[in-house]
Amino acid sequence: MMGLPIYLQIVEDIKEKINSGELKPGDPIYSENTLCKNYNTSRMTVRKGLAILANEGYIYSIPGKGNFVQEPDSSIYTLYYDEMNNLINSVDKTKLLEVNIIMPPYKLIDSLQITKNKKVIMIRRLFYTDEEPVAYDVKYLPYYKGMPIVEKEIRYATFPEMVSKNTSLFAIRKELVISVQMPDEELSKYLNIYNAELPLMVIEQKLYDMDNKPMGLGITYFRGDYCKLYAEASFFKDKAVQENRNMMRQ
Amino acid sequence: MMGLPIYLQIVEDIKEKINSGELKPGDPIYSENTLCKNYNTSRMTVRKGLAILANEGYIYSIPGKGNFVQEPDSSIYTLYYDEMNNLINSVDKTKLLEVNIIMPPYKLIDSLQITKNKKVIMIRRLFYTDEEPVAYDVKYLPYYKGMPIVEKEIRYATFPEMVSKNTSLFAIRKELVISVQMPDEELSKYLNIYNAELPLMVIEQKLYDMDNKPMGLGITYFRGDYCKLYAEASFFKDKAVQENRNMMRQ
DNA sequence: GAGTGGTCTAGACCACGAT
DNA sequence: TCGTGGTCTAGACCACTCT
Repeated sequence: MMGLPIYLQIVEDIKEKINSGELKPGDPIYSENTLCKNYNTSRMTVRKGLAILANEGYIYSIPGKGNFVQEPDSSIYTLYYDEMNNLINSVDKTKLLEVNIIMPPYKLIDSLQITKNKKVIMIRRLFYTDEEPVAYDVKYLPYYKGMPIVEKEIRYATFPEMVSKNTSLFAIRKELVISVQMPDEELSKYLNIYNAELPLMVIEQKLYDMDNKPMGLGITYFRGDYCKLYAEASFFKDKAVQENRNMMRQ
Repeated sequence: MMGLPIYLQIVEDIKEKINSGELKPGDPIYSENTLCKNYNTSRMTVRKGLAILANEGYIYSIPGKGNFVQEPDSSIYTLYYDEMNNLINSVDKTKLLEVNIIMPPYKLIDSLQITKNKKVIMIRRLFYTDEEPVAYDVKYLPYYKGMPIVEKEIRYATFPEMVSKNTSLFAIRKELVISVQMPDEELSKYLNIYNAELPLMVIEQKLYDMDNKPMGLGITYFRGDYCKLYAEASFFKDKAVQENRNMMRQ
């Protein structure tokens, strides 16, 4: 464990104290000047370590007072979601049911924040795995010049990809709402559901631009037996140390 | 916009270039020395800005080569999940159905990585909202000394809280698997489901300690009409700038 | 006034990549 | 060899909190 840069030693030592419970949420950390003396190093180096701890959610600082152990937020997870791939399934084929420019129905005017005369692109697709339909997918995008209405551009595109023809992916905010419902007649038909006992995982996706104006609404209805989502949370990934180890291994 | 520290000006300027599409994934950033000259500042200040950009996923650096615009990972979201609260519902009462120390059934031996003689605490609860049952919840924890088997400690505790009696919350890794299913007879009874058309949102929660040893398995079966999950993703939260504005406002 | 964190400087040495 | 990023120093000034 020697050979670690000083700032990472500080990170590790303080993490160890927090993980072991020696330091509890709300407790003060040694002051920066004290840490300088303890590690016989300069303040910038100490601060680099503390910045990492703050960034990973371990500590926070109050100017004029000190650094303190953060209360961990146990309700935040990292969710991995890709329309075409989930824990138990990968879409290997899609079928374009419809691409149309429509006048927005009442519901859309509201959720896309547009006027009733603004044209909207509607895209309806079916996703397949091994020739089985696994999801039904509808997307609505306010129509702007240069929008993709070319079939081959749309066919295999995920929602962010469709929108990013015009906008940098960095400039998009995305929202997901995950719910459960039973298929109606139409969905049952599309998804080959003859058995009334098969529920759907419904994922609503909304994209916004940097000014928080809606750029698109998508709803994907997955057959329940083809959709499992995965999320995780952990404080002790030790990204910095991990990377350092990787670098030193080479 | 003046009054921003130099390192945040650098962050903002480069973000603007990336968000607008002027800089695309893979493109090199000005070298650190060039930025020093451009902003008439020292290298540590430039590097502080670049560190923020790297941390927020905008750029990455290759030692000896330079800093480059990162390809954004569009399949990562932040999910907010708390057993007792979701988008459309808050649990206001719980009922303890059973707390027992059991010998693990076959399935648990595997997923908790224990021997068949290791005792396991089983906790079964019902969650209520407005006197209506909204979720059925089972948890399994390998039994160690000091484990909570006192009713009042368990009653309103979320899963991480149960485990954190012994361990710092920081030292826990959590995994969620979200799926959909129909209720069986037992679940229908517990959740007052007389209508066969009501599916369940099933959330499996697994906790691990720092050595990746399982510390607990929990499964929560939500009535579909009482559970919606929310997740979001955005690059341009501008946490640092936001905080700076807040500080300057005061 | 003493201590704290926030910002910043003007250097330094290193390992690495390109040439 | 020269430019790059990674680490680090020994100071500085500021605004803030505490007493």
